[in-house]
Amino acid sequence: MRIGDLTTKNSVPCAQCPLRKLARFRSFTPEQLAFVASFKVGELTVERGATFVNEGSNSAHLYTVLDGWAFRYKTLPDGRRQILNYVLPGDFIGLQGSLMNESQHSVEALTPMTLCLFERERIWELYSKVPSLAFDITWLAAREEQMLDDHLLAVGRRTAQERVAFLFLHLFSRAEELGATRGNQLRLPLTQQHVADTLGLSLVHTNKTIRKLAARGMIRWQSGTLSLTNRNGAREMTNFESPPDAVRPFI
Amino acid sequence: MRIGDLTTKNSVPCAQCPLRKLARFRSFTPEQLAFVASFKVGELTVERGATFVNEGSNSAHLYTVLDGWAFRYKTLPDGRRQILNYVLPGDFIGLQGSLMNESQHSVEALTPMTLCLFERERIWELYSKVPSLAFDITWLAAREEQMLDDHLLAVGRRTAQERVAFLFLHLFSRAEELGATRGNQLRLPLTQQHVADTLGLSLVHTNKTIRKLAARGMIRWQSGTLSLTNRNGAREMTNFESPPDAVRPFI
DNA sequence: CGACTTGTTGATGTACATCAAGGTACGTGG
DNA sequence: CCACGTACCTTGATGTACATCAACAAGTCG
Repeated sequence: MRIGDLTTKNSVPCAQCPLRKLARFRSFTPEQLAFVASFKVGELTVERGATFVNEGSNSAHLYTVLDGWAFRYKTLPDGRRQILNYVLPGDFIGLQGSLMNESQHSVEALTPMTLCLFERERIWELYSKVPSLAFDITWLAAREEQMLDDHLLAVGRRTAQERVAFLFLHLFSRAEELGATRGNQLRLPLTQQHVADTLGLSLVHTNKTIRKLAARGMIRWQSGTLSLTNRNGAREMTNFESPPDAVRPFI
Repeated sequence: MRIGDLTTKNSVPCAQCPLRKLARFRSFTPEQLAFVASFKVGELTVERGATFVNEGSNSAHLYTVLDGWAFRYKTLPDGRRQILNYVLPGDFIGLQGSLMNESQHSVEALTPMTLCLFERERIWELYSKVPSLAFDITWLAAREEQMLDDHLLAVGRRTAQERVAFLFLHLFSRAEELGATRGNQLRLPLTQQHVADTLGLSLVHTNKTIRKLAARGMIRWQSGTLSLTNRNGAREMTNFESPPDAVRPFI
């Protein structure tokens, strides 16, 4: 359960970045590619369970997820934990820390991860030299804000069943964008405790809620695989809308 | 309860913007000032109670608040409402709508407001010509994200009393930055229904919770004025930290 | 003045948390 | 192979924080 060393060898060249090949991500101009390639310091591998960004720490780095899942969270002194959002391949980590000098949340890996590490000091250079990438960063920040808005609505005003259905639809549609689903199935590297801490519920009540959704034929979640057995039904009960499929930037 | 007409006369010239005079806001370079002044199309006045940004509408404009308070919110089809955040002078409105073409939330005025209106089409020009302003926009987006993180933690994991205390501390410290407080007092243009919809509570329970906090000597809230009669006590019970007083951009 | 909004309080109901116990699967070391 | 520990899931009993319902008081506005 640790954070690996910085790797520069074996590092994926940005020109061959596997994420770029996904339909959802827009392609780079030569100028953008050149900057990003020079911006990337190396790669970092993180073991499952490792917390690689710490609330209150100021040594904030700037990452992009090449592979693996993680979650952002905050805790209260007595241990209560709130998961804020999940971090999937193509997502940006550490913007807050880079702009405000100190991260107000932590990030923990749900699976083994590979991160692209960037020089935080050069972010200003990015803004002045490659405005199109600066624009992309803002786009990603606005998208994160939208997800938080939806999440807040769910936790504040939805019932337990609606919340769980909403979370599953949300994660499923994000994984789908990345080609990580098969039919109505998805490997979910979460425990019910994660779901509980995401939705503001207790562990036990989360369990009972999941069972109820399963009994209603909405979902099935066994041995790490989630099946949306009635995706439309779940959509209806939560008014879930997939995000508009705008072409999405990466970095 | 309506949205006023666009005004260009009587408009405050950006060089004399009253917000700039506040210690908290950084000052403009001549270049920044020139761009912002040309970026500003005019001013808009909005009456109290008017919803001037609509969830799902695509005619998203780009505003900055010159004066007045508002709140961002989302609703479910059956009427449940979640207030996402409050919008105070110096805040940016409509970034999501400008980048994503469609706003996923609504904004309603809590008081009469004056907004500076910008040309949304020229935001790209801003990014390419004045990167320092682009950086500021990202800063504001990251700050909004931080507030949402805190809010989510409160709604998901705090008790009712902690939530109310947290909200009051939050609003008080934001108003304080703007010089809108007097001692431990603040004019709050909210009803208890707003507090309830912010914190994921019912109206009645919100009322009882406020009474309990008042009975404990933490706060007083009478005829529109909030007094933090024991700010340190409230801080302790919520672990509230004022944001680091970084110099803050405006636009 | 009545109509309406906002705040307040008590009675009752329920969704959720907490507590307690046990079950299954999977690992480890002997 | 078994004994043991641990992580995760499941279920029932009980407790409580919160929602809902109802009624009324006080202030505001036409």
